[in-house]
Amino acid sequence: MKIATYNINGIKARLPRLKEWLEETRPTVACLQEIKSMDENFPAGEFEEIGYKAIWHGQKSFNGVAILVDANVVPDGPVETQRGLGIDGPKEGEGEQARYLEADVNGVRIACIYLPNGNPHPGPKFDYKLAWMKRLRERMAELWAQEIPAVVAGDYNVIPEDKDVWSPKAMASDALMQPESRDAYFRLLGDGWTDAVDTLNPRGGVWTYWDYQAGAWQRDHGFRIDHLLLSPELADRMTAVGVDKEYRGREKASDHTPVWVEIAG
DNA sequence: ATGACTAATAGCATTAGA
Repeated sequence: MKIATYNINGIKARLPRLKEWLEETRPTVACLQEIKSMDENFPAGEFEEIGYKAIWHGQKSFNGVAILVDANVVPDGPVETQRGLGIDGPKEGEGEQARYLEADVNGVRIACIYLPNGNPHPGPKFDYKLAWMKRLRERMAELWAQEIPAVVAGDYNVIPEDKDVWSPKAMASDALMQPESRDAYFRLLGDGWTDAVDTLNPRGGVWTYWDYQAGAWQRDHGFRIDHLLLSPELADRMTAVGVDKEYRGREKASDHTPVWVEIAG
């Protein structure tokens, strides 16, 4: 099975591009972030037409995650196991943001995450990012304890190492590569989770995001922040990874591009 | 250089993204 993650930056604005990608590459599972849509506006029918069943967790204007499953391969679609991590947003009284959705798909636990960006650093948004990462680690420990095949896929908003960014100097003050952000990410790897893309591309130089500004795409000024972390039960079955880079260059593209891992069996 | 783009919501700009 092929498991993909894609920060689409607005499901309404991206719908034609998104359907095009699904039909052309047919991922078994697609974890989407930044759908930026309320639940009642999620275009489930558009995906059913091309053979995908979906669950989604949206909110007004920002954030929002969804899991799509190829119904030709898995007729039941995604079976939801959890939504949210029980952590409130950084503003007083705003409640929880839509950043976490989890489901079972064909015997594999899929967690779709949209980790807080954390800019500006320092500040309450950065504190929120670190608190969210701490809570994520707790949830991943629960998944680990179940000893099930699991993948935690999404926009982590963390540049793990200097080899994962076009210019460490240009990004030095950004929340995405602060030592605290990186430490929190490497604690997950230290717990035993496998960074799929890094494992098969250890020399780095792989980007999943290019800013809209300053000709970043044309200059290949990108970085790697979209990750798939695999439990040992899945890491052993990993046969390939990829970045669908070409989609970043299309008309009305997201600023992220899809990333995927192929699992045997 | 704190800007350059893009999306969403409500403006006739602002917030957020990364």
